[in-house]
Amino acid sequence: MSVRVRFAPSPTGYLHIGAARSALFNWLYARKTGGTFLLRIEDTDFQRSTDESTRSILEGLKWLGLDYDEELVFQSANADKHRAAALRLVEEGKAYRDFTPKEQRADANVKQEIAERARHASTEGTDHRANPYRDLSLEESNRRATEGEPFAVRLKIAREGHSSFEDAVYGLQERDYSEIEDLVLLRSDGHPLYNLSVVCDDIEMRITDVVRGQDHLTNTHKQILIYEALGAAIPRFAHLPLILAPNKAKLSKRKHGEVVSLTTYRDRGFIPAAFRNFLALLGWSPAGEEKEIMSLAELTEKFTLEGVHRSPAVFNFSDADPRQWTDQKALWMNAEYIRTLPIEELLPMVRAEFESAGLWRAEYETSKREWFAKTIDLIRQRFYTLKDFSGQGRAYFADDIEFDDAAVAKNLKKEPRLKELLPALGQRIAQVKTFNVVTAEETLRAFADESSVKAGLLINASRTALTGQAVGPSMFDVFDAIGQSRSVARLRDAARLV
RNA sequence: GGCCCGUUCGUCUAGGGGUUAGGACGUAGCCCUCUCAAGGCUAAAACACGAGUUCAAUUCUCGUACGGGCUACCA
Repeated sequence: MSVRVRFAPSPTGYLHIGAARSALFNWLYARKTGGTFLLRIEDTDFQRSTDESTRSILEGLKWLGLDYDEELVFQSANADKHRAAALRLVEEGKAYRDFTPKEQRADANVKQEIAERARHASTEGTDHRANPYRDLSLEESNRRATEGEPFAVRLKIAREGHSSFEDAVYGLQERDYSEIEDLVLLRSDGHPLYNLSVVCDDIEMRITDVVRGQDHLTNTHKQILIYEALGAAIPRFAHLPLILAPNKAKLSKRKHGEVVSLTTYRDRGFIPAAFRNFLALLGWSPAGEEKEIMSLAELTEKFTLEGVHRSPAVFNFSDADPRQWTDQKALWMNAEYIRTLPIEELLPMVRAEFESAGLWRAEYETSKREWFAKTIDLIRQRFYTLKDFSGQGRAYFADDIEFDDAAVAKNLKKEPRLKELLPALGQRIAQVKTFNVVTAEETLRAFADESSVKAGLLINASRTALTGQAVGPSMFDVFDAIGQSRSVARLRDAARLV
């Protein structure tokens, strides 16, 4: 039977990078095995689900290049089927109506409550099967339900035995039934609960392999019990190690902010292939492979569930240091992609960046196309994100240069003679007949000799005069890229900064 | 509290009964050089701890510690 996997996010916020990685691994596994990759939006929590989140998830997957097969499924559309399944289990005696009035529970301190309740239970000794309605006759149960008494539906867990499954990543997993309480399938308001919905939908979508975060590992036993009650085939499971924050806690929106959102990476100038590559290597590594830069095709070819790790991975970043706003390796990988991508693939991304920065000009695709490609190719060597093209790279495409104070101090203000030398150099350059990398160098060096100054002085001063910065490509390439007339104008203008 | 999972340089990781414990990011230094990168070379940097098995344990087993997850009429 061919592999069918799914990515099933809940649309309660942006796409979390951990979720994005789950999607990626599912996708890779599907493509690797020639299987099918499905997408299901788990929007059953109508309080928190938003259309905007759904849109953001779809955009995120598209950005990462993860296309899904078949129709998108919205879990909320199947609520009736989930309800019917639960009621069917009641009829079959595999589940029962619990008429205990619903407890009020404040979401904020659930974890604490659970711990307290558990502590209590362990001192008194609990019986998960002690529910008084567990053995109510079906007739009585039906009668009370017909009379309109509210009830939740609970799955009847056997008193003896244990469940087990072989996780493709974590190995054999066993859990005694005594540790599992009769879990609620349907709320008293008729709303189907997560574990039921997931199982029903996975059955209906004919999912063969459930690949998801490790946070679901222990709940899997409950889901298996639901599969069994429903008489459905149990899929294979593979749980993925969690991605942790530097403080070793689960990465979360509330605590760690935008660094966990996939859209942040898009908005801050990441190349999809680079971020995808980075994500793939977080919690997975290809067998006997030292190369880390891998295309989607290579990742697909190398991907195996056996290569998935069991220990969690720390996503390393620092709130204190803006240069480390995200993992340094991700940043390095993005830079690597920026300088090695075929220029034709990079250009559209730069264009998008320029359009949003207001730097785009139509002639970059027509009369100045060649110049544009050459200039981008020149400056990309030392850039980390696409943002750098409109930031540090601005001087090549606009005339309102921003001068870096440190650069001005270092390259212009230190030598008073530059006040005369710069315009004079400009004058000299203006006279060059054929201005290019070679003649720019000849002119500058000759002028330096005549003026009895080191070429380096003029080179560095020119760099700041022309680009506003202290760092950049070889200066003669810069002259060539910026062109004769603009170079002359900027050299003259820079005298005021000396 | 109970159950489950994990632990190799700061981080991502390779490896696996005998290795100088390998690579990548980051850090430092050198080379190159008109600056900064890139590139090349080099350096510092790790098997959580304790027992057991064994001629030999970082690797296998068991404990301990630490970290994480789950435990809800949330998803």
